[in-house]
Formats: sequence, structure tokens, C-alpha cells
Amino acid sequence: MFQVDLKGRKSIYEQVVDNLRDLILSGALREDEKLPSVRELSKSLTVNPNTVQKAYRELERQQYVYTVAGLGTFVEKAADRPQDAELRRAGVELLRRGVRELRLCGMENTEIRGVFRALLLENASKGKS
Amino acid sequence: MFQVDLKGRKSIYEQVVDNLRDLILSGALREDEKLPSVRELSKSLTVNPNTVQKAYRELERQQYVYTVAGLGTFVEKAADRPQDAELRRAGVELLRRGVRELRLCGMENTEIRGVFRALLLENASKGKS
Amino acid sequence: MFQVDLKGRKSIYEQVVDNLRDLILSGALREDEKLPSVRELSKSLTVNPNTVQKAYRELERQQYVYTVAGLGTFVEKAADRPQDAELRRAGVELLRRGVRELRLCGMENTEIRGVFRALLLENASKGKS
Amino acid sequence: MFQVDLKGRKSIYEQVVDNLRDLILSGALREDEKLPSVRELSKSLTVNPNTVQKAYRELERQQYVYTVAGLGTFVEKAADRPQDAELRRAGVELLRRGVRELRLCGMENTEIRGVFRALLLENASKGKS
DNA sequence: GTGGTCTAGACCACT
DNA sequence: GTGGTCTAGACCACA
Repeated sequence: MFQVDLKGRKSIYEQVVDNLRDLILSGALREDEKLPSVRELSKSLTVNPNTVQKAYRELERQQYVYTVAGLGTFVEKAADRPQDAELRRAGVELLRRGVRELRLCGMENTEIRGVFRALLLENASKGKS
Repeated sequence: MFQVDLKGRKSIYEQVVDNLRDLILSGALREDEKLPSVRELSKSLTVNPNTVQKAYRELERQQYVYTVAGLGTFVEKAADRPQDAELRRAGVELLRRGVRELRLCGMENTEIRGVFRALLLENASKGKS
Repeated sequence: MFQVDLKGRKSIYEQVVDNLRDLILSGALREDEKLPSVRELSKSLTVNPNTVQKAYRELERQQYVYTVAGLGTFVEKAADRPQDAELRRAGVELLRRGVRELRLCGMENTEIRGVFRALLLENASKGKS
Repeated sequence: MFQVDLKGRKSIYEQVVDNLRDLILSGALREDEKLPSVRELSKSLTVNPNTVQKAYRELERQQYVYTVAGLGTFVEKAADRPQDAELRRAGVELLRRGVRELRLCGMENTEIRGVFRALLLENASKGKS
């Protein structure tokens, strides 16, 4: 499904949250589709079940999934997901910080704009894969 | 000189590193200029001296400053700072992640481009202040 | 595991770094093997945990170990350790300085060569123990 | 006469001691020759006079120089310098550590011997300059 | 005065 | 349990 990187500072549960959220937002996991059970996923990632559990709880809190006791965890309907605005703010913030860092390197607006344009095309093709 | 935010997840010493690095890159601190002493800065930030020193050591490791024991800590010459390329990569990576997140929100290229253009102008005015 | 010398000019954390590095390079600690926890080692050396942690951070920076928060610190794979060349340069530099000092004492090449030959045999036997 | 490096961990007074000692041992400063005054040397090195003073005291302690109040500091006669054995031990120790580091890099005796032989020739030519 | 090291003890998030 | 950060206060060598 995906991999986690034990080294590196990002905590494992955070990686699991991000990966699953991306799979949901990208449509790879469809509405009401069942996520792998905590045990399955923890085994396939060779990670502590508690860690996966924590990730699932966090996704539930953010309303990306819902849990039915005894059955499993499922993808929430897009309509019931009110916090796209939050994600959008996060994305804008990343762009802002990126622009700031590039400016600190001494890059001018025209240069930065060039980098950005290239990025937009590059990711577009990635998005299709 | 600047402020640190005691709450928030970014650790204090990290904030000190980032702030000083920005002051150096922006030219507010000039080559061979003396940074405030560990004790001075720690007092003005109302922070423990060890925390400031940790930040200074990190800046030295990244070759933004150099240390003369008994005299103080000074801004490294730009020529002896070989890793601007690294910072540039970091900036591009931030842009990439930003684009990715916005796309996950369902935004189209044209929309993203609009956000970005606004951002470029906004920061430009900040830069002048 | 090893001992530290509280007197002597070499700082404690530096001794810890050097000792652990040697254990890793000599193969006494194998790839992905867990190092003793910060608290364990600090207790067994009767040293402050902060001191040991400082050593661990330095080893991580030099890519001899990697850290998984909440799990422990582990020996990095040799393949992911790109700076053996650096250690080699350091060794050659030590030899160079040694030759220089002996020459300043008035020793001739033949004499120095004799000392060196003896040294090579002596350390070889140490290596086997 | 020589330069000191403000960056780098070696303390300034230590650099002054080492440089002067080398000049004496190499014969560049002859027996009973007068060293520059503390003020002169401190000015030419752009260094605090106290630092040079400390270096001179240390050289005196090691019996490389002697001081005549009101006249200056002079190179001690080689005959009155009893501690060549100490310097010799230091040199041997450097060689020992060099061999050890190179072995930790995985080098075999034959390889190390090759490096050493090259070093002996290289420094010989430097010695003539 | 400067930076560098160390101890003692605390709190936090993650596994 | 693990590592990571922080505070408080101490001592040292160097300039």
C-alpha cells in the first residue's frame, strides 16, 4: 500500500496519517471503502499496532474516516468532510514558506516564477500516474 | 532582535536558528559581524543560555557562523558557505508540497497559479518593509 | 562496554563518540544493532544522560547511527556511511604530523621508518586481541 | 613570520607556541637569537598581547626560550633543552593513532605501509624548502 | 568578558 | 520504555 521511513524525523504515525489521507483525497480509496484492519496494516508496515491505531484515531478526528465497531474503518463521504479549507490554508502556507526561502537564496521573482511554472507541469504529469 | 514563541510545536532553539539564519541571509547581519553573546541573547529572549548555545552550534555546523572561543560568534563569509544550493532545494521542495496539497483539495492549475501570483506580490511588499 | 576518563583533556562526550565509533567500525556493533539506550549507558558510565545524548546526536550527524524516536538508536548501514574517506584523510594527517614531529627531534628517515615498523607490528597484535 | 587561524578549535596561544617551537627546532630561529617582543608579535598577528605573553611563558616553561628582564626573550641553547624525549613520544603517539584510524577504515598493513612511504618522501622534500 | 562542558532534574510526544 | 527539549546553576580555559 505504502511505505514508512523509520529514520528521518517525521514520526511514524504522522506518516501513516499523511499517506492514508492522500490516498483518500486522490480517490485511490473510495467513499465507504474499508481500510485495512489495524492488525493487517501494522503487519504489512512492520510497525507497532498502537501506532496504526493512533493514526486511525487521528484520521477519524479529522473526519476522513469513520469507524463501525466490530466491522472496521471506512472512508468518509466527501460531503461530510468540512475541513478542506484547513488543508487549503496549509498548502498556501507551504507555498509562502517556499517563496520566502527561495528569496533568501537571492532569487528574484521572475526566477521563482520560472521554478514554479516548471513545478506545476512536473506535478501535473505525476498526478496522472 | 527577534522573538521566540514558547508555545507552538517548533522548538525554541530551532526558532533561534531560523531567525538568525534569515537575518544573515537577508544581509541584516553582515560578514564578520559579531552576533550577540550567548548570555546576552539568552537574557533578551528570556531563555536558558544552553538553548541559545545549542542554536549557535547548529548554525556553526551549517557554516553560517564561526566561533572564536573567548571572543564570540561571528557571521561566516558568504564565500565560505557552500550550501546555498541545499537551501534552494528545500525551497523548491516546499513549493512542490504546497502544489501537491492544493491539488489534493481539488484545485486546478489555473486556480493554484492565481494563489501563487498573489503570494508573490504579498511577500514582495513584506520584503521591502 | 567501555570506560570514560573523567580527568584528561578529552571531554566525556567526545570519548563516548570515539569509543562507539570504534566499536562500530571494528564490527563489534553490527548493522542495525541497537545501541544501549541513553539512560542505560549514562548509568553504566555514571555520567549524565545529557552527556550521552550529546554523543549520540554527534554520531547521528556523522551518520554512524540513526535514531527512531521511541525505539532507540541503531547502527547505520555501512553503505549509507559515505565519509570513510574523511576518516582516511584524518588518519593520513595524523601520520604526517607524527613524521613531522619526529623529524623536528632530529630523527632521520631510517630511524623513523624503524619506529613505524615496530608500531605496525605492535598494533597488529592488539587488533587480534 | 607566521599566521594564526582564528576559526578552528585550536586555541590561539597554542598555535603561537607550536609555530615558534617549530621555528626553533627547525633552526629558523638560532640559539640566543632574540624573539620579537610581545607587543611586536601581537601587533603583527593582530592578536591580544596577553595571548602572546601566555605563549612565551609556556615556551619558557618548556625550556625552548629564556627571558632576560628588560631585554627580551631569546632562544634557549639546544644543549639546555632536555625534553626532546617528550616530543619524541608525542610523535610516536601520533603515528600510533594514525595507524589505528587507517586500520579502522579497513586498510591492511601493506596499504598503510605504502601511504607511509609516500608520506616520508613528500615531507622530505618539504623539509628542504 | 567569551564559548564549552557538565550535572541534576523536569516535561513532552512517540512506540 | 524511548529519544528530544528545556531550565537552573556550576566550573573551566581562553582573550
